[in-house]
Order: sequence, then structure tokens, then C-alpha cells
Amino acid sequence: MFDNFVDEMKWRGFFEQCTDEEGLRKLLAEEKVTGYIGFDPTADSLHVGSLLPIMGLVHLQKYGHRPVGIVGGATAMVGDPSGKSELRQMLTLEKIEENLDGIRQQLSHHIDFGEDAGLMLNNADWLKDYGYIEFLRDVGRFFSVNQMLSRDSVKSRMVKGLSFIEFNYMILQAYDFMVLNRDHGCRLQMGGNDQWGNICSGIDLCRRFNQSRVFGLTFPLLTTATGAKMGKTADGAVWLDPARTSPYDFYQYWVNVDDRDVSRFLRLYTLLGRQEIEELEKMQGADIREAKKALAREVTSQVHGQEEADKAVQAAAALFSDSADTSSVPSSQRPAADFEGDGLSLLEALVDSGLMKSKGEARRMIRQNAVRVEGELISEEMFSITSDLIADGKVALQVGKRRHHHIRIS
RNA sequence: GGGGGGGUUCCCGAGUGGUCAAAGGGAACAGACUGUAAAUCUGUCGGCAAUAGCCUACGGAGGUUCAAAUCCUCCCCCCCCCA
Repeated sequence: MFDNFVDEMKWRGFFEQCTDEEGLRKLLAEEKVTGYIGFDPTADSLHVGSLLPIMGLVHLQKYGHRPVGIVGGATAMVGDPSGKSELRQMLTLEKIEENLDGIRQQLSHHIDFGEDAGLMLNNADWLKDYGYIEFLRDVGRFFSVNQMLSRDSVKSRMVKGLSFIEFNYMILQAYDFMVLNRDHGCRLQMGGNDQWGNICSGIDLCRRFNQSRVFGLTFPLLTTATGAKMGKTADGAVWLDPARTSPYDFYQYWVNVDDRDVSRFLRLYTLLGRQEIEELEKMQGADIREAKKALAREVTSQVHGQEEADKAVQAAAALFSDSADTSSVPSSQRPAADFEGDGLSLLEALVDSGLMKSKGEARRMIRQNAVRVEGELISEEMFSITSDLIADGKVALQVGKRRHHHIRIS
């Protein structure tokens, strides 16, 4: 398959820009390289957007190098202007601490942080108590405002406005790189292409501070074939935390990707080998669904584990194929008594199953012929689910083609 | 500090006293068509209520008015120019 990191990254489509490809190749061939990526603790979970950098670290580790995940406990208090159009909300210290824990845990699903294998660090450790004056004297003197102003990340914000605190972000990130280089021998920083400017600043700082030659590699900023941001659905982001996005929904997200995205995503988000992926890429027409299933199964398994992935596959088979095993379909419990007499209002059932956000929405959906109970199209808004509809100890609700929920009778 | 321009529903953006739950676009959801895909066409798109209607919403707090997103006062935030 591949015998080095760079070739594989290129083939997989991770390679957007590199500060010195030849130099990096040489370095990676000669020694165990420590490379890092920063993650912002803006929430207590990462989402699909962060999966790309995570995979970057995974591949790095696969080739025997040492990945470092940095959570930006300190920088989160500042807010990165790169690629954002507006001032980011600032977070409280406690919130950031909370978020850090969540992210740390998630990263450890993918990366081995044991012994000398990998590292997980919080930049608050070296930034939080740094005094303003000292920092200016030690670090600030290496930065040229002229150069900072010429960075795209700053330029693009000149119209909307950029606060001074955000303007400092690149200095802090550069400083992170310098510290990692000095204290942990880190020679490589990776990140989304919007980080290019920040990474370059860090490289400069490492040279000036540590007389050390370091490298930067950026990944493409992904959008889906329809131009949407990666990992967005009706309900917002697709999270890695199963409490926020269930493994079932997570699996569904990948099964439903656009045909045109399948190949790219297989390469970027799965660890499947080249041969296997190239086989899947040959699929045409409706068969592409098989490739999507492979994609969904792989990614779900990486993020939520084999067992959850199997359940998601099983649920999908029950709902969309012929399998009779419905045990893994998303469901909730209801006592049998709810269905006696007049039965349970369908509107209510739709709302508290989570299929609909409000009764008004539920009404509209019924009017639009989108709702089915046990496979039967319902056109009566005031429909009640009565006990005679219970089959196999459950009632199957369906909205549209792909949203399903079973009410189990307890 | 002075002058000017702004803050509208998920996003962009119209709206300057009633006809505004608010044009238009995007996103999203649903229907038809399909392959749990795309494209296309159609519909929906604040909450509660069977209808009537009621409530919440146009940066915040007050006020004028029968009636305010629209007028007045104070406050907060953003952008631009000058100092």
C-alpha cells in the first residue's frame, strides 16, 4: 500500500498545502516525528468537522510517529478569527474545563496516548499564567504587525471588524507551536487550510526562538458536493458524542451522503485500505449505496465502536431492507394503558418521540401526507393510536421516507 | 471625544405607524420522481388551539398612540470617517 505518511495523505486527499514537502518527507523518513493539531474546546464534544484532523493524527501515529492533540484551553478564551465572519462568543473558564474533558475523552478513542505513543496537552498550562508584560517582551517582539495584517485570516475580517483579542490569536497559536517544539520536540503542525497563516507564524517563531526548523501541513476545507458545510443536518451539527447524536443518526448521516462525496469520504474518513476503497469506488448507480454503507459502517465503528455500528446497521436493515429484527431501531417506551380507550394522540406521540419539534409541525406533516403509523398513511390530524394497532409489542411511526421511531409497549 | 451608518424570524436581507408572524433569497423539512443519492417540479417553514382566535418575536429598558419592527427617551453592541 503506502510506505510513508506523505504519500498516503496525498492519496487520501488530506494534502492541501505543505510548507516544505521534500523537507518533511526527509524528516519523516529519518526519525520519529512529533506532530500536533489543535482542537478548540468550544463545546464538550467534537463534531464531524473535527474528524478530519483527528484522522490526520491517526495516520501519523500509524506510521510510527507521535501525534499530539492540543486542546486550546487558553486560546478558546480568545477566539480564532480564521475563517469566521463574526466575533466568537467567549467562554467561561469552567465551561472550557468541562469541554476539555469531553474532547480529551473523544480523542482518546482514536489515538493511543499511552507511554511515548502520543500526547494530549492543554495550552492553558503554559499560557494561562503568563504575564502580559513578559509575554510582550518575550514573544511579541518577534511579530511584525505589517505581516500580521497581511494574513488572509486578518484581511478577511477587516470589513466586519476584528477585536484586538482575536487579532492576538495567531501569536498565541504560534507560541504553542514554539513551546511544543522546545519542550516536546514537535516538528510538525497540521490543521485545516484556514490555519495556514497561523501555522506559518508558528514556524517563524520556532526558527527565531529555538533556531529549529519545523513544518506545516494543511488539510482541505471540506464542503459537501452540494456546497454545504460538512457535518450539518436539520438539527445542527453531527456530533461525535452519542448523547448528542445517536450512533443510529450518525450512521444515517453517512449513509445519506451525496453520491459524489462517497469516494472522497471513504479516503478521508475511513481506515480502509487502498485496494478496498478502490473497489468501492468502482460502484455505479444504485450500487453506490453499498459503498455508502461501507463508509457509514466504518466511520460509525471508528467513532462509536463495533457494537454500536452493528446495531445501526441492523436498524437500517430493519427499516430499509427486509430484515425483521427491529430491536435496534430508535425507540421509546410507553405503558399499554396509554393506548386503551381513546388511545394516544398521534400528535403527542410524534412530538415526544422526538420525530417532530412541535404539534404544529406534526400537524403540517400529517397534512402533507408524510406520516405513517405501522406503514399506513395517516391523513387525519386528530388520529389516535389505539391498542389494536400494536404489533409485536410496538407501534412503528414514520415521518417521510427516512425518519423512523418505534414506541415499545411496556 | 465628534460626525455618519447599522443591530429584523436558522442565515442573508426587505420593511419606516395599522393590510406584519413580517417581502425576497438561501438552508431545512415534506410530496411527486428515485436508489435511504442528485437534479427537477410542488408544498411547508414561531408556539398553542379543530376553526375563530390567543400568545411570543424585529438589540435592551421605558414612553407616545385606539394601534409600533416602524415615532420619542435612555442604555448596550457593531461598522465607517475625523480627533
